[in-house]
Amino acid sequence: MSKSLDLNNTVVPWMARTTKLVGLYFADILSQHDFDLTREQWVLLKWLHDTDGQRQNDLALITGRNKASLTRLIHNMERKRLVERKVDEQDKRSNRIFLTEKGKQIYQSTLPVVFDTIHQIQAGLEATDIDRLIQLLQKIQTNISGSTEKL
Amino acid sequence: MSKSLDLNNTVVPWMARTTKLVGLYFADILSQHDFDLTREQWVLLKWLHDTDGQRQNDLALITGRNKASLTRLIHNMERKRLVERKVDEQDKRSNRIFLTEKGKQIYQSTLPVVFDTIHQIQAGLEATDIDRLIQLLQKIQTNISGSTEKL
DNA sequence: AAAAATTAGTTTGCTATGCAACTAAATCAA
DNA sequence: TTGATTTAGTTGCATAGCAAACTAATTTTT
Repeated sequence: MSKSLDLNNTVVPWMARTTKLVGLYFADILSQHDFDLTREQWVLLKWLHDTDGQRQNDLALITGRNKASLTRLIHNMERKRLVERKVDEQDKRSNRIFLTEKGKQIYQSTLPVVFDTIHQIQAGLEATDIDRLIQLLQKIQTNISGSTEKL
Repeated sequence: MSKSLDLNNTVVPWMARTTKLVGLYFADILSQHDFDLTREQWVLLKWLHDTDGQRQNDLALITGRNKASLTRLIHNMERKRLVERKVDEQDKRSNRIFLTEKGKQIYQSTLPVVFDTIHQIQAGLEATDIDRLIQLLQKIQTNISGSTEKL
């Protein structure tokens, strides 16, 4: 049974390729509009816009990356004056991460472009298609979380 | 209209996160089974297994990566004696990439684990769900290709 | 209160990725 | 046939990723 599985008709490679294409496309859009931002930096801007002042560790968790990666991402964004680290006075091991004014402005200025891009990407998909797609992706995520027993 | 779009209920972040989780899970599986392979290396092994002896440039295209990335990926895999470069005598600018015996063996030995993993990931999804999911992903891909006009 | 264990963040080492500039080979033009 | 252009692959530079080792602060034990 396993031996007859055609890996190419499996969800994983399609997801991987689509995600990659979307990522390249988005990076392209950002640079075409002269936003000096990587995709990852944009995503972090968005998280901070939604929930500012998070601890670095929690940010790593919710953004789904290793804390070492986040250290450098924040470092690079701090150099660009997009975000600020502030030591938490309650627990001096923690940093709280905040958007700067510049960060807020830049994030806002990307939004029209981002909305357009999302619409382009989802063009021709009905709302029900999108819901279904998200459901299936969620199912896959729980399948994995179940296997890794991390949750 | 754009202003009311909730980015979090959009396909992109779900795809991105799911792909990331799948990637981490797969990397984990590989290392748990003591395969000295990165995900990317495994994927390239698979491509070569399916179509051995490709030119580097074509491999870059079909695997969806930059030719510089491929240069280095192949370099690392050559160090591990998984693949071999052979200059194409017809066109000495080109390298043909081949699996070594070791590469073939290792690829074969990963298959049972890979099949299992795929089954785990897709557990609870009907064949029709999987087809639907792939269709939607394809639609997204063509949306992007249409926008970039690269095809 | 002092010692041990845990937690937050950083640093180091390695892989992978993309872009841009470059070299060498092949093809096209004059 | 030689000069210009295109093509294949490599190299340099920068970002990002993870894991493991490490530092400093906090909490738990004893």
